Amino acid sequence: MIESVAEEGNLTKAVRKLNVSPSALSHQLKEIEQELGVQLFDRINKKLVITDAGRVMLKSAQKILTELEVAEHELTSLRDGDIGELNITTECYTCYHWLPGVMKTFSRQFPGINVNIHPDYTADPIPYLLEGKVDGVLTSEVIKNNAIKYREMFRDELVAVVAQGHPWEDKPFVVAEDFADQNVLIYSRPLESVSLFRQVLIPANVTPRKVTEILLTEAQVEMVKTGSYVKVLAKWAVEPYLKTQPIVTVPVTKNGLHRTWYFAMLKKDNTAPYIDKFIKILARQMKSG
Amino acid sequence: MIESVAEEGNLTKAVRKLNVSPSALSHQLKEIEQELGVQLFDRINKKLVITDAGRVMLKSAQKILTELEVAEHELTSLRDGDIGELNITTECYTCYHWLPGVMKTFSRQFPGINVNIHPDYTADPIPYLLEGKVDGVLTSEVIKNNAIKYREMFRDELVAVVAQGHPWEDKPFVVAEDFADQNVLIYSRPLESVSLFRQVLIPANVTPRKVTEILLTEAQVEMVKTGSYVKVLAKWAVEPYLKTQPIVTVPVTKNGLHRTWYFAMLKKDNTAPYIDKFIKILARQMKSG
DNA sequence: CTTTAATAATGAATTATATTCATACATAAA
DNA sequence: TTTATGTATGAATATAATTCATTATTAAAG
Repeated sequence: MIESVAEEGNLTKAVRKLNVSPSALSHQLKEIEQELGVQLFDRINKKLVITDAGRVMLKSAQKILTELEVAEHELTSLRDGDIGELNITTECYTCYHWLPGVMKTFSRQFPGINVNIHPDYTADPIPYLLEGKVDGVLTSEVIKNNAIKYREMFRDELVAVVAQGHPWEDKPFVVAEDFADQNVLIYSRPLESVSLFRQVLIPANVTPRKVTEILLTEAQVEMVKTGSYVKVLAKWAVEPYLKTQPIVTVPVTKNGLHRTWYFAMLKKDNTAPYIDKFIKILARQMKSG
Repeated sequence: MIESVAEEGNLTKAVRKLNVSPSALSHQLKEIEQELGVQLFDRINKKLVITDAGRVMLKSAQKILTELEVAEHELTSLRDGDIGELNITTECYTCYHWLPGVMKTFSRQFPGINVNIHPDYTADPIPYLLEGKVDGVLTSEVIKNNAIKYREMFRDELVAVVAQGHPWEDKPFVVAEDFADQNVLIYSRPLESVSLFRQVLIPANVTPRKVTEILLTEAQVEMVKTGSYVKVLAKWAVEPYLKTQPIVTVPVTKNGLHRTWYFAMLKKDNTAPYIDKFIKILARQMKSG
C-alpha cells in the first residue's frame, strides 16, 4: 500500500492497483502511522506527499516485496522439481564404486538437483534421517524405527583376502573359528557395524587375535601382502587388485558371506519424485555392474 | 511463526515465544502450506522437521524480519531527530554568504542531520515544496499558495554598482529612467525574478538598452569596471570588492531598493523541530552579520 | 465569488481473518 | 497396556480489515 500511494501520490489512483476501496487504504495508512508514531505522508491539499519517514518505510517495503517474490519463485522451482537437494549418506568406500555412474545418469535427467554424499553419518544414520539432514541412507544394516522404511537394493558377497602363500590360500572356504588366530583389518569401529563381525564372528563368539582399523583399501592390501593380516572385503572392491597384486580371495563360510544393501528413507508421502528416480538408477547400475 | 517452529522443531515450544495457542500455529502452518502448495515441515512422529521448501521460506522470513527491525530502528531515530535530512533551496549567490556560519552552529546542535542546498530550484520553488523535495525555500519573492507559509527572515539593500568615473558616480541616487540607456548585468532570467526589474523597472515600464546574464559576481565586477555596464547587487555582496576595485555604489531610488527575504515552507504541523532551529540560527546570523 | 467535481477522512456496519476452545488423534514413554 | 505429550481439526469466538454512507476540504469550473 505504501508503495502504491508513494508511486501515485494519490489515494484514489493507488487504489486501482490494490483492488480495495479508498476508504480501506485511508484506514490502513492512518493505523500504521499511529502505530509507528510518525507520518508517512504529508497531506498537502489533495495530494499525499511522502515524508522522510515514509521513504524509509517505502525502501523497506520494496526490499521485502522483492524478497517475497524471489522466495516465491524459488519455492515454485523447488516444488516443480526444477531445483533441489538430494542428501545421501553411505559408507564412503562403497560409494566411490557406484557414485560416478549414477551421477552421470541422474544429473542428465535432473540437472537442477544437487546431490550431496555425507560419508560420515553412516554409523548411526537414523537421527540424521529424522532431523531431515539427509533424504536417504544406503546401508546394509536394518534398524527398526516406525518412521523409516527400508528398500532392498542389491546384494554383494564378502570374501576374505589373504597373501599368496597364506595358510588359507587353498581352503575352499573359511569359518568363524579360523579368524581366532588372525590379525583382522577393518575400516572402522564399532565392530557391530562390520558385517564380518555382526554376521559371523559375534554369533560364533569368536574374537580375532587383533583388530586393526585402516581407512584406505590400498593400505589394507599392502598390509595383507605382508602375510600377517587378513581382510574381509566386498568382492567387487578386491577385483581391481587381484590381477596386479600377490593376493587371493577365499569365501567366508560354506555358503559365502552375503550382504544386503538397503536404501532407508522416511515414511512420508511428499518425498521428491527425483529420489525415487535416483534409487532406481542406483539399483539398475548395481545389478548390471 | 516459521522461524519459531524451525528453531524449536516443535509446535508447543514455539508457541511460548509467540504468545498464541498451539492450535493457532497449527492452523496458520496448514494454511500457508496449502497456499504455497508445498510442505514447509515434515511431521515425523511428534516433531516438525523443516523441509527444503521450509528452509527457503525460513531464510526469506529471517531476511524480512531483520529488514523490519532495521527499518523500525531507522524510523525511531528519524522520529526522535537523531538523524534526518534538511533540504533547502535558495539562490546560490546568496547562500555562500551565510551557509558556512549557519552550518557550523547547526551541525554542532544536530550532528545527525544532513543539510542539502539545492541552488537550482529557486526560479519556481513551489512545486518542489509541494512534492516534498525540499523542506524550505529562502526567497525574496512571495507567491501565494494556501499550502505554503512565508516567514520573514531579514532585509537587505540593493545598490547599483558602477565604475569610477561613470556618469552615475556622483548622483545621490538613481531612478528607473536612468537605466533606459544602460547595459544591465543580471545573474539569470526570467526578469521577473530579478528584484530590480520586479520592484523598479517593470512598474516604471522602463527597458534597459541591453540585459546581459553573467552567473559569476567576479566576472560582473570586471565588466562593470570597463564602464560600459551597470549591475544592481546586494550591498553585502559588493562590499569585498569596494576597497580593491575601482568601482562605486549608488543607491537605487530615493529611499533605496530594499529586499525582504522569506523562508517559505509547507503549512503542516509535523515539521521537524530542527527546521525551526535552522531558521532561527539563520535569522540571528543575518541580523548580527 | 460561487458552484461543482474530485479527493480524503471518518464512524458504523459488514465481511473476512485469526485465534481459541473443546476434542480427537497419534505416538513415545511409562 | 496405559499415560503423557504433542499435533490436528471443526466450531465458536474474537480480532482485524473492508466497505458503505457520509462529511469535509479544495482545486477547477462557471
